[in-house]
Amino acid sequence: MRYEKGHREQTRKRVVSAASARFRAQGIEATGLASLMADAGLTHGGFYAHFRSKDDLVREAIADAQARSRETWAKEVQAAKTRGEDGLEAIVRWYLRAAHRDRPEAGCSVAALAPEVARNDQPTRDVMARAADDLAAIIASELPHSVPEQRAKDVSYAIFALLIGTLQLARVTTDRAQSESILQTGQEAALRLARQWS
Amino acid sequence: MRYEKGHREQTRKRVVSAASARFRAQGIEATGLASLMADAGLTHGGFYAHFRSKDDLVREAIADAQARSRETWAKEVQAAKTRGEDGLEAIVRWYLRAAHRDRPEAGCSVAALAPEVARNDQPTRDVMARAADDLAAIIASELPHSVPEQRAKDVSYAIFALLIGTLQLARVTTDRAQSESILQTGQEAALRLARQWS
DNA sequence: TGTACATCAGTGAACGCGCGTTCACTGATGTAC
DNA sequence: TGTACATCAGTGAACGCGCGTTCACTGATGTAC
Repeated sequence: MRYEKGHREQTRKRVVSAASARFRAQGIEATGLASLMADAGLTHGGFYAHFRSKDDLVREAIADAQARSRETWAKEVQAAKTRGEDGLEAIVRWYLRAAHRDRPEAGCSVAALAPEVARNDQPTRDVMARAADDLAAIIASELPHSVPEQRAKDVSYAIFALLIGTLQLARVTTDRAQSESILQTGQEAALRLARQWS
Repeated sequence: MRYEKGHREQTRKRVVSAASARFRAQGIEATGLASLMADAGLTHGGFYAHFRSKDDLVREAIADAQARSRETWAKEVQAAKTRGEDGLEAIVRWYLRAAHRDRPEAGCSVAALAPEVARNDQPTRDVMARAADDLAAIIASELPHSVPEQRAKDVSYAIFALLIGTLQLARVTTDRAQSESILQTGQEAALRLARQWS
């Protein structure tokens, strides 16, 4: 082979990773394939050797961002429990912190892209719906065991909705102090919702 | 004059109105000026007789959608109180209903455009931040008077964040039953948040 | 061991298209004389 | 009352540009003989 084994797969991963960052940072529509491929150190022509269309990449990129989010959430929960702290509180504080607000390219793709993806076709929406379901499931698993399963699922969706809405409002506001305050109150509200509903 | 008095202003309003609907339905970046002007019954060339740039129109369109939202919210509160019902509950149920989920073009511009606007320049973000502040103020005014002013403002932002997050998740999900359930639980959560925090 | 050929990830020119923006022009009507 | 001119909202061709997608080609290396 002209390239070492696994080279192709490695390149593909690089493109997906670059795409998932750029989509979250600038939006899907606003990100051109040429600049995306340049991010991965390639020229735009090679794109179709890896993906069938931009839409195909969009789905992969959202799924990829989601996989990383899930890992991070799990790690945060794990770390909190090791310290003898509450898993849900760790998620909420981690999610609604200034660094997450300021670096959308490395953050939650649901918060960054939900309205744009909602306008997309069913397969793409399904990928994001699964991502949301996934993260909600982690929240649900951190609610007290006394909460019935279906109820926990519903509640976890409400908490997740609060998280993404809060992050978005914090990102829109140009007033720094107000933005901090939004994050702060969002954390409180999410935890209250979890505790009260349990 | 070649056109009756007020004709120009009327045309301008028609364009702003068409823009605010299209932006909410398809996103700002995805909406071209030519198709926008066609919506208003004009050709694209005339655009710059009314606006300095697309960005200029974007700000006007968001502000326009906001003004309508505020009116609608106020009307819903008014109607509820006439019926002897709770103003906040009326807002929450009105906001998180299926018709709002299904008609983004006539709905809340914050829920439809927050992430995209967050990537925009400061003046545009400020217009939307003011819109959010406006709607949060209506929520705050419907919280019990026992809540201190600053606290009411913070809480109202959390409730508004829950509303936009819930609407977005309900719009992403392709599973109809799940979408209804998300709206339902979102209503409950918003009301619990308001009651508990008061 | 040396040569001819096959492989295929990546290149870069080209496609038709729609974008935001500019601008010389139109044409209906009001005003001046 | 009739004619010449001014006004200006709206027209439509044109601009340079970047978009997603296609495709003939390159060139480094593995395989066959």
